[in-house]
Amino acid sequence: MQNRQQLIQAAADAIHKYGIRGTTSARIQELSGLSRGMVNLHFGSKEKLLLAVAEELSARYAGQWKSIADSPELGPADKLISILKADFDPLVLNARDVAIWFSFRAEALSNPDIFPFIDSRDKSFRAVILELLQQIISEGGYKDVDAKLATDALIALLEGLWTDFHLHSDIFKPQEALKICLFVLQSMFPRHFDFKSIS
Amino acid sequence: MQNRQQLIQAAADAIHKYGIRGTTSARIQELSGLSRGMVNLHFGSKEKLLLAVAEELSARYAGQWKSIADSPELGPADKLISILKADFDPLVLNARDVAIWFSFRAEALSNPDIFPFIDSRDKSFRAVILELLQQIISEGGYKDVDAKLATDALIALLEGLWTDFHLHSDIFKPQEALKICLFVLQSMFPRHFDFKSIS
DNA sequence: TCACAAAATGAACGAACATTCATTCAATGT
DNA sequence: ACATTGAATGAATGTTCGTTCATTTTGTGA
Repeated sequence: MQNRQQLIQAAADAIHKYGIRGTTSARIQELSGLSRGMVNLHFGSKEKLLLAVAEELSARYAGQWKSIADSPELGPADKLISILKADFDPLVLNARDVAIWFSFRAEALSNPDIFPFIDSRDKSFRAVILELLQQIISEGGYKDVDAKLATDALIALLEGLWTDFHLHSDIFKPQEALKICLFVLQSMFPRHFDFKSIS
Repeated sequence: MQNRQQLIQAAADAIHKYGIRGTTSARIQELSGLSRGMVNLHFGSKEKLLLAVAEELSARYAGQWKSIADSPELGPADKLISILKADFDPLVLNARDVAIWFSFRAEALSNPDIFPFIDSRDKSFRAVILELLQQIISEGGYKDVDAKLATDALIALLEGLWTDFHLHSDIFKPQEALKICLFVLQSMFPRHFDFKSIS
Protein backbone atom coordinates (compact mmCIF):
# COMPACT_ATOMS: atom_id res chain seq x y z
CA MET A 1 0.00 0.00 0.00
CA GLN A 2 3.04 2.23 0.43
CA ASN A 3 4.06 1.74 -3.17
CA ARG A 4 0.49 2.06 -4.37
CA GLN A 5 0.34 5.60 -3.04
CA GLN A 6 3.79 6.28 -4.42
CA LEU A 7 2.58 5.36 -7.89
CA ILE A 8 -0.40 7.69 -7.63
CA GLN A 9 1.95 10.50 -6.64
CA ALA A 10 4.32 9.72 -9.49
CA ALA A 11 1.51 9.55 -12.03
CA ALA A 12 0.17 12.90 -10.79
CA ASP A 13 3.63 14.43 -11.04
CA ALA A 14 4.02 13.04 -14.55
CA ILE A 15 0.74 14.61 -15.70
CA HIS A 16 1.83 17.93 -14.26
CA LYS A 17 5.33 17.77 -15.70
CA TYR A 18 4.76 16.14 -19.09
CA GLY A 19 1.04 16.54 -19.71
CA ILE A 20 -1.33 13.63 -20.01
CA ARG A 21 -0.01 12.75 -23.45
CA GLY A 22 3.53 12.58 -22.11
CA THR A 23 2.55 10.48 -19.12
CA THR A 24 3.99 7.10 -20.11
CA SER A 25 4.73 4.00 -18.10
CA ALA A 26 8.43 4.76 -18.40
CA ARG A 27 7.95 8.26 -16.98
CA ILE A 28 5.85 7.02 -14.09
CA GLN A 29 8.46 4.40 -13.34
CA GLU A 30 11.22 7.00 -13.40
CA LEU A 31 9.40 9.43 -11.09
CA SER A 32 8.30 6.73 -8.66
CA GLY A 33 11.71 5.08 -8.46
CA LEU A 34 9.94 1.74 -8.61
CA SER A 35 10.25 -1.03 -11.12
CA ARG A 36 8.47 -1.48 -14.43
CA GLY A 37 5.96 -4.08 -13.36
CA MET A 38 4.56 -2.19 -10.38
CA VAL A 39 1.86 -0.28 -12.22
CA ASN A 40 0.25 -3.42 -13.56
CA LEU A 41 0.78 -5.29 -10.32
CA HIS A 42 -1.03 -2.71 -8.21
CA PHE A 43 -3.52 -1.24 -10.67
CA GLY A 44 -3.90 -3.72 -13.48
CA SER A 45 -3.17 -1.11 -16.12
CA LYS A 46 -1.88 2.40 -16.59
CA GLU A 47 -5.39 3.55 -17.38
CA LYS A 48 -6.67 2.36 -14.02
CA LEU A 49 -3.83 4.14 -12.27
CA LEU A 50 -4.93 7.37 -13.95
CA LEU A 51 -8.44 6.77 -12.66
CA ALA A 52 -7.03 6.35 -9.16
CA VAL A 53 -5.32 9.73 -9.53
CA ALA A 54 -8.63 11.32 -10.53
CA GLU A 55 -10.34 9.65 -7.61
CA GLU A 56 -7.83 10.96 -5.09
CA LEU A 57 -7.96 14.46 -6.50
CA SER A 58 -11.73 14.44 -6.37
CA ALA A 59 -11.78 13.13 -2.80
CA ARG A 60 -9.32 15.77 -1.61
CA TYR A 61 -11.36 18.58 -3.11
CA ALA A 62 -14.63 17.29 -1.72
CA GLY A 63 -13.15 16.82 1.74
CA GLN A 64 -11.88 20.37 1.71
CA TRP A 65 -15.18 22.22 1.34
CA LYS A 66 -17.39 19.66 3.04
CA SER A 67 -15.56 20.03 6.32
CA ILE A 68 -16.45 23.72 6.23
CA ALA A 69 -20.02 23.28 5.05
CA ASP A 70 -20.63 21.01 8.04
CA SER A 71 -19.42 23.50 10.63
CA PRO A 72 -22.57 24.43 12.57
CA GLU A 73 -21.97 27.79 14.24
CA LEU A 74 -21.56 30.13 11.29
CA GLY A 75 -23.96 32.49 9.55
CA PRO A 76 -24.65 31.87 5.87
CA ALA A 77 -22.52 34.81 4.71
CA ASP A 78 -19.53 33.83 6.83
CA LYS A 79 -19.89 30.21 5.84
CA LEU A 80 -19.93 31.19 2.19
CA ILE A 81 -16.77 33.24 2.62
CA SER A 82 -15.13 30.29 4.34
CA ILE A 83 -16.01 28.05 1.42
CA LEU A 84 -14.60 30.58 -1.02
CA LYS A 85 -11.38 30.81 0.98
CA ALA A 86 -11.16 27.02 1.00
CA ASP A 87 -11.60 27.05 -2.76
CA PHE A 88 -8.46 29.17 -3.10
CA ASP A 89 -6.48 27.29 -0.47
CA PRO A 90 -3.14 25.92 -1.70
CA LEU A 91 -4.26 22.48 -0.56
CA VAL A 92 -6.56 22.32 -3.60
CA LEU A 93 -5.59 25.35 -5.67
CA ASN A 94 -1.98 24.62 -6.57
CA ALA A 95 -0.29 24.42 -9.94
CA ARG A 96 0.09 20.67 -9.96
CA ASP A 97 -3.41 19.67 -8.92
CA VAL A 98 -5.11 22.22 -11.12
CA ALA A 99 -3.06 21.10 -14.12
CA ILE A 100 -4.17 17.53 -13.46
CA TRP A 101 -7.74 18.69 -12.96
CA PHE A 102 -7.74 20.38 -16.36
CA SER A 103 -6.13 17.40 -18.05
CA PHE A 104 -8.93 15.17 -16.83
CA ARG A 105 -11.54 17.76 -17.71
CA ALA A 106 -10.30 17.69 -21.29
CA GLU A 107 -10.43 13.90 -21.33
CA ALA A 108 -13.84 13.61 -19.75
CA LEU A 109 -15.86 13.74 -22.95
CA SER A 110 -13.95 10.96 -24.68
CA ASN A 111 -13.39 8.93 -21.50
CA PRO A 112 -16.67 8.48 -19.58
CA ASP A 113 -14.96 6.70 -16.67
CA ILE A 114 -13.29 9.93 -15.65
CA PHE A 115 -16.38 12.09 -15.80
CA PRO A 116 -17.85 11.27 -12.35
CA PHE A 117 -14.67 12.40 -10.64
CA ILE A 118 -14.20 15.72 -12.35
CA ASP A 119 -17.87 16.62 -12.21
CA SER A 120 -18.09 16.33 -8.43
CA ARG A 121 -18.53 20.06 -8.04
CA ASP A 122 -21.76 20.13 -9.89
CA LYS A 123 -23.69 17.86 -7.61
CA SER A 124 -23.56 18.51 -3.90
CA PHE A 125 -21.45 21.65 -4.08
CA ARG A 126 -24.13 23.43 -6.04
CA ALA A 127 -26.79 22.40 -3.53
CA VAL A 128 -24.80 23.83 -0.62
CA ILE A 129 -24.18 27.15 -2.34
CA LEU A 130 -27.81 27.40 -3.38
CA GLU A 131 -29.02 26.88 0.18
CA LEU A 132 -26.63 29.46 1.59
CA LEU A 133 -27.71 32.05 -0.96
CA GLN A 134 -31.36 31.31 -0.28
CA GLN A 135 -30.74 31.98 3.41
CA ILE A 136 -28.94 35.23 2.59
CA ILE A 137 -31.74 36.35 0.28
CA SER A 138 -34.28 35.56 2.94
CA GLU A 139 -32.34 37.33 5.68
CA GLY A 140 -31.67 40.45 3.64
CA GLY A 141 -34.95 40.65 1.81
CA TYR A 142 -33.30 40.81 -1.60
CA LYS A 143 -36.58 40.23 -3.36
CA ASP A 144 -35.26 40.87 -6.87
CA VAL A 145 -32.52 38.24 -6.65
CA ASP A 146 -33.09 34.76 -8.03
CA ALA A 147 -31.15 32.29 -5.89
CA LYS A 148 -30.60 29.81 -8.70
CA LEU A 149 -29.28 32.48 -11.00
CA ALA A 150 -26.93 33.77 -8.32
CA THR A 151 -25.72 30.22 -7.64
CA ASP A 152 -24.96 29.62 -11.30
CA ALA A 153 -23.13 32.93 -11.46
CA LEU A 154 -21.02 32.28 -8.37
CA ILE A 155 -20.04 28.76 -9.39
CA ALA A 156 -19.17 29.87 -12.92
CA LEU A 157 -17.11 32.66 -11.40
CA LEU A 158 -15.17 30.16 -9.30
CA GLU A 159 -14.60 27.93 -12.32
CA GLY A 160 -13.34 30.90 -14.30
CA LEU A 161 -10.94 31.94 -11.58
CA TRP A 162 -9.58 28.41 -11.48
CA THR A 163 -9.03 28.61 -15.21
CA ASP A 164 -7.20 31.87 -14.74
CA PHE A 165 -5.03 30.24 -12.11
CA HIS A 166 -4.34 27.27 -14.37
CA LEU A 167 -3.04 29.51 -17.14
CA HIS A 168 -1.26 32.03 -14.91
CA SER A 169 -0.37 30.36 -11.67
CA ASP A 170 2.79 32.44 -11.50
CA ILE A 171 1.02 35.79 -11.25
CA PHE A 172 -2.34 34.68 -9.85
CA LYS A 173 -3.07 36.04 -6.37
CA PRO A 174 -5.56 34.03 -4.28
CA GLN A 175 -6.18 37.19 -2.28
CA GLU A 176 -7.16 38.99 -5.46
CA ALA A 177 -9.45 36.15 -6.55
CA LEU A 178 -11.22 36.30 -3.21
CA LYS A 179 -11.62 40.03 -3.65
CA ILE A 180 -13.27 39.50 -7.04
CA CYS A 181 -15.74 37.05 -5.52
CA LEU A 182 -16.58 39.38 -2.67
CA PHE A 183 -17.00 42.26 -5.07
CA VAL A 184 -19.56 40.27 -7.02
CA LEU A 185 -21.30 39.13 -3.85
CA GLN A 186 -21.40 42.69 -2.58
CA SER A 187 -23.02 43.81 -5.82
CA MET A 188 -25.71 41.19 -5.36
CA PHE A 189 -26.09 41.34 -1.59
CA PRO A 190 -24.88 44.77 -0.44
CA ARG A 191 -26.16 44.35 3.12
CA HIS A 192 -24.26 41.10 3.67
CA PHE A 193 -20.86 41.59 2.10
CA ASP A 194 -18.24 44.30 2.21
CA PHE A 195 -15.35 43.40 -0.04
CA LYS A 196 -13.04 45.93 1.54
CA SER A 197 -13.09 43.94 4.77
CA ILE A 198 -11.08 40.89 3.83
CA SER A 199 -8.38 39.39 5.94
CA MET B 1 -4.43 23.66 -50.11
CA GLN B 2 -7.71 21.80 -50.31
CA ASN B 3 -6.24 18.78 -48.56
CA ARG B 4 -4.43 20.95 -46.07
CA GLN B 5 -7.73 22.30 -44.76
CA GLN B 6 -9.19 18.81 -44.85
CA LEU B 7 -6.44 17.60 -42.55
CA ILE B 8 -7.07 20.40 -40.08
CA GLN B 9 -10.74 19.47 -40.02
CA ALA B 10 -9.96 15.80 -39.56
CA ALA B 11 -7.50 16.49 -36.75
CA ALA B 12 -10.06 18.70 -35.02
CA ASP B 13 -12.70 15.99 -35.36
CA ALA B 14 -10.27 13.43 -33.97
CA ILE B 15 -9.57 15.54 -30.89
CA HIS B 16 -13.27 15.95 -30.31
CA LYS B 17 -14.08 12.28 -30.88
CA TYR B 18 -11.10 10.50 -29.33
CA GLY B 19 -9.49 13.14 -27.12
CA ILE B 20 -6.02 14.49 -27.69
CA ARG B 21 -4.42 11.27 -26.45
CA GLY B 22 -6.44 9.24 -28.92
CA THR B 23 -5.65 11.56 -31.80
CA THR B 24 -3.18 9.44 -33.75
CA SER B 25 -1.92 9.66 -37.29
CA ALA B 26 -4.02 6.63 -38.17
CA ARG B 27 -7.17 8.26 -36.81
CA ILE B 28 -6.51 11.50 -38.66
CA GLN B 29 -5.93 9.57 -41.85
CA GLU B 30 -9.15 7.64 -41.36
CA LEU B 31 -11.26 10.76 -40.73
CA SER B 32 -9.69 12.72 -43.56
CA GLY B 33 -9.96 9.93 -46.10
CA LEU B 34 -6.48 10.86 -47.29
CA SER B 35 -3.34 8.78 -47.35
CA ARG B 36 -0.78 8.22 -44.59
CA GLY B 37 1.89 10.53 -45.89
CA MET B 38 -0.29 13.63 -46.24
CA VAL B 39 0.18 14.92 -42.71
CA ASN B 40 3.94 15.03 -43.05
CA LEU B 41 3.77 16.30 -46.60
CA HIS B 42 1.64 19.30 -45.71
CA PHE B 43 2.63 20.02 -42.13
CA GLY B 44 5.98 18.36 -41.57
CA SER B 45 4.74 16.52 -38.50
CA LYS B 46 1.61 15.63 -36.58
CA GLU B 47 2.59 18.08 -33.89
CA LYS B 48 2.64 20.97 -36.36
CA LEU B 49 -0.77 19.95 -37.64
CA LEU B 50 -2.11 20.21 -34.11
CA LEU B 51 -0.63 23.69 -33.85
CA ALA B 52 -2.43 24.61 -37.07
CA VAL B 53 -5.68 23.44 -35.49
CA ALA B 54 -5.03 25.66 -32.49
CA GLU B 55 -4.21 28.56 -34.75
CA GLU B 56 -7.42 28.23 -36.71
CA LEU B 57 -9.52 27.93 -33.58
CA SER B 58 -7.88 30.97 -32.08
CA ALA B 59 -8.34 32.99 -35.26
CA ARG B 60 -11.99 32.11 -35.50
CA TYR B 61 -12.67 33.15 -31.92
CA ALA B 62 -10.76 36.41 -32.26
CA GLY B 63 -12.52 37.27 -35.52
CA GLN B 64 -15.87 36.71 -33.88
CA TRP B 65 -15.68 39.30 -31.12
CA LYS B 66 -13.38 41.75 -32.89
CA SER B 67 -15.89 42.34 -35.65
CA ILE B 68 -18.34 43.46 -32.99
CA ALA B 69 -15.88 45.47 -30.95
CA ASP B 70 -15.08 47.48 -34.07
CA SER B 71 -18.66 48.42 -34.82
CA PRO B 72 -18.80 52.17 -34.24
CA GLU B 73 -22.41 53.14 -33.60
CA LEU B 74 -23.19 51.35 -30.38
CA GLY B 75 -23.25 52.47 -26.76
CA PRO B 76 -20.89 50.70 -24.35
CA ALA B 77 -23.68 48.73 -22.68
CA ASP B 78 -25.15 47.52 -25.98
CA LYS B 79 -21.73 46.75 -27.34
CA LEU B 80 -20.93 44.69 -24.26
CA ILE B 81 -24.15 42.73 -24.64
CA SER B 82 -23.30 42.09 -28.28
CA ILE B 83 -19.91 40.74 -27.30
CA LEU B 84 -21.52 38.48 -24.72
CA LYS B 85 -23.98 37.18 -27.27
CA ALA B 86 -21.13 36.54 -29.68
CA ASP B 87 -19.34 34.61 -26.95
CA PHE B 88 -22.29 32.21 -26.75
CA ASP B 89 -22.81 31.99 -30.49
CA PRO B 90 -22.70 28.44 -31.91
CA LEU B 91 -19.97 29.58 -34.28
CA VAL B 92 -17.52 29.54 -31.36
CA LEU B 93 -19.48 27.90 -28.54
CA ASN B 94 -20.14 24.43 -29.90
CA ALA B 95 -19.32 21.03 -28.46
CA ARG B 96 -16.52 20.25 -30.86
CA ASP B 97 -14.61 23.49 -30.70
CA VAL B 98 -14.92 23.85 -26.95
CA ALA B 99 -13.68 20.29 -26.46
CA ILE B 100 -10.65 21.12 -28.58
CA TRP B 101 -10.19 24.37 -26.73
CA PHE B 102 -10.08 22.54 -23.40
CA SER B 103 -7.73 19.90 -24.74
CA PHE B 104 -5.24 22.57 -25.73
CA ARG B 105 -5.74 24.42 -22.47
CA ALA B 106 -4.72 21.28 -20.63
CA GLU B 107 -1.65 20.88 -22.81
CA ALA B 108 -0.58 24.49 -22.65
CA LEU B 109 1.56 24.17 -19.54
CA SER B 110 3.64 21.29 -20.84
CA ASN B 111 3.64 22.52 -24.45
CA PRO B 112 4.63 26.21 -24.65
CA ASP B 113 4.05 26.38 -28.42
CA ILE B 114 0.32 26.06 -27.86
CA PHE B 115 0.06 28.68 -25.16
CA PRO B 116 -0.08 31.81 -27.37
CA PHE B 117 -3.12 30.47 -29.20
CA ILE B 118 -5.22 29.47 -26.24
CA ASP B 119 -4.33 32.56 -24.23
CA SER B 120 -5.64 34.96 -26.87
CA ARG B 121 -8.55 36.03 -24.69
CA ASP B 122 -6.32 37.42 -22.03
CA LYS B 123 -4.62 40.04 -24.16
CA SER B 124 -6.77 42.26 -26.31
CA PHE B 125 -10.12 40.88 -25.18
CA ARG B 126 -9.47 42.03 -21.64
CA ALA B 127 -8.52 45.50 -22.83
CA VAL B 128 -11.76 45.88 -24.77
CA ILE B 129 -13.93 44.78 -21.84
CA LEU B 130 -12.04 47.05 -19.48
CA GLU B 131 -12.59 50.07 -21.69
CA LEU B 132 -16.29 49.37 -22.08
CA LEU B 133 -16.75 49.02 -18.34
CA GLN B 134 -14.82 52.20 -17.70
CA GLN B 135 -17.18 54.04 -20.04
CA ILE B 136 -20.18 52.55 -18.29
CA ILE B 137 -18.82 53.48 -14.86
CA SER B 138 -18.15 57.00 -16.07
CA GLU B 139 -21.58 57.35 -17.66
CA GLY B 140 -23.49 55.99 -14.71
CA GLY B 141 -21.37 57.50 -11.95
CA TYR B 142 -20.80 54.15 -10.24
CA LYS B 143 -18.11 55.57 -8.01
CA ASP B 144 -17.76 52.50 -5.81
CA VAL B 145 -17.03 50.14 -8.70
CA ASP B 146 -13.46 49.30 -9.64
CA ALA B 147 -13.32 48.75 -13.41
CA LYS B 148 -10.42 46.31 -13.26
CA LEU B 149 -12.16 44.22 -10.63
CA ALA B 150 -15.36 44.16 -12.66
CA THR B 151 -13.41 43.17 -15.77
CA ASP B 152 -11.74 40.29 -13.97
CA ALA B 153 -15.09 39.18 -12.65
CA LEU B 154 -16.85 39.30 -16.00
CA ILE B 155 -14.09 37.47 -17.88
CA ALA B 156 -13.86 34.80 -15.19
CA LEU B 157 -17.63 34.43 -15.39
CA LEU B 158 -17.42 33.86 -19.14
CA GLU B 159 -14.66 31.32 -18.69
CA GLY B 160 -16.71 29.51 -16.09
CA LEU B 161 -19.77 29.38 -18.31
CA TRP B 162 -17.65 27.93 -21.10
CA THR B 163 -16.48 25.27 -18.68
CA ASP B 164 -20.06 24.52 -17.80
CA PHE B 165 -20.86 24.19 -21.49
CA HIS B 166 -17.88 21.91 -22.04
CA LEU B 167 -19.05 19.49 -19.37
CA HIS B 168 -22.77 19.75 -20.10
CA SER B 169 -23.23 20.80 -23.69
CA ASP B 170 -26.35 18.68 -23.88
CA ILE B 171 -28.31 20.64 -21.27
CA PHE B 172 -26.53 24.00 -21.46
CA LYS B 173 -28.74 26.85 -22.66
CA PRO B 174 -26.93 29.82 -24.25
CA GLN B 175 -29.97 31.94 -23.41
CA GLU B 176 -29.60 31.01 -19.76
CA ALA B 177 -25.88 31.80 -19.79
CA LEU B 178 -26.60 35.23 -21.21
CA LYS B 179 -29.17 35.74 -18.47
CA ILE B 180 -26.57 34.93 -15.82
CA CYS B 181 -24.17 37.47 -17.29
CA LEU B 182 -26.82 40.16 -17.45
CA PHE B 183 -27.88 39.41 -13.90
CA VAL B 184 -24.33 39.98 -12.70
CA LEU B 185 -23.98 43.13 -14.80
CA GLN B 186 -27.28 44.43 -13.46
CA SER B 187 -26.06 43.88 -9.91
CA MET B 188 -22.98 45.95 -10.66
CA PHE B 189 -24.51 48.56 -12.96
CA PRO B 190 -28.23 48.73 -12.16
CA ARG B 191 -28.83 51.83 -14.28
CA HIS B 192 -27.35 50.27 -17.42
CA PHE B 193 -28.62 46.71 -17.49
CA ASP B 194 -31.95 45.06 -17.05
CA PHE B 195 -31.60 41.32 -17.30
CA LYS B 196 -35.31 40.76 -17.79
CA SER B 197 -35.07 42.49 -21.16
CA ILE B 198 -33.22 39.97 -23.24
CA SER B 199 -34.16 38.90 -26.70
C1' DT C 1 0.20 14.54 -77.57
C1' DC C 2 3.95 14.44 -75.03
C1' DA C 3 7.34 15.87 -71.38
C1' DC C 4 7.82 17.47 -67.12
C1' DA C 5 6.94 18.87 -62.31
C1' DA C 6 4.20 18.64 -58.35
C1' DA C 7 1.18 16.14 -55.47
C1' DA C 8 -0.28 11.97 -53.51
C1' DT C 9 0.30 7.23 -52.11
C1' DG C 10 1.10 3.32 -48.90
C1' DA C 11 4.43 -0.33 -47.82
C1' DA C 12 8.17 -0.37 -44.82
C1' DC C 13 10.84 1.24 -40.80
C1' DG C 14 12.73 2.15 -36.29
C1' DA C 15 11.37 3.97 -32.00
C1' DA C 16 8.48 4.01 -28.17
C1' DC C 17 4.66 2.07 -26.07
C1' DA C 18 2.09 -0.89 -22.33
C1' DT C 19 2.19 -5.24 -20.62
C1' DT C 20 3.79 -9.96 -19.32
C1' DC C 21 5.98 -13.45 -16.53
C1' DA C 22 9.94 -16.30 -15.04
C1' DT C 23 12.88 -15.14 -11.52
C1' DT C 24 14.55 -12.92 -7.24
C1' DC C 25 13.88 -10.95 -2.85
C1' DA C 26 11.97 -10.08 1.78
C1' DA C 27 8.84 -11.02 5.43
C1' DT C 28 6.57 -14.13 8.48
C1' DG C 29 5.41 -18.32 10.90
C1' DT C 30 7.12 -22.75 12.47
C1' DA D 1 17.31 -22.35 10.86
C1' DC D 2 14.22 -23.41 7.50
C1' DA D 3 9.99 -23.32 4.57
C1' DT D 4 6.43 -20.72 2.65
C1' DT D 5 4.27 -16.95 0.53
C1' DG D 6 3.36 -12.60 -1.44
C1' DA D 7 5.70 -8.57 -3.25
C1' DA D 8 9.01 -6.75 -6.42
C1' DT D 9 11.96 -6.95 -10.38
C1' DG D 10 13.33 -6.12 -15.26
C1' DA D 11 14.39 -8.55 -19.57
C1' DA D 12 11.51 -9.81 -23.18
C1' DT D 13 7.29 -9.37 -26.06
C1' DG D 14 3.99 -7.85 -29.33
C1' DT D 15 1.67 -3.77 -30.60
C1' DT D 16 1.10 0.82 -32.11
C1' DC D 17 3.18 5.01 -32.93
C1' DG D 18 4.95 8.83 -36.27
C1' DT D 19 7.68 9.21 -40.13
C1' DT D 20 10.09 8.10 -44.49
C1' DC D 21 10.66 7.53 -49.37
C1' DA D 22 10.48 4.92 -53.75
C1' DT D 23 6.72 4.76 -56.66
C1' DT D 24 2.43 6.20 -58.92
C1' DT D 25 -0.92 9.57 -60.19
C1' DT D 26 -2.37 14.02 -61.46
C1' DG D 27 -2.02 18.53 -63.36
C1' DT D 28 0.26 21.91 -66.56
C1' DG D 29 2.75 24.13 -70.35
C1' DA D 30 4.78 23.39 -74.85
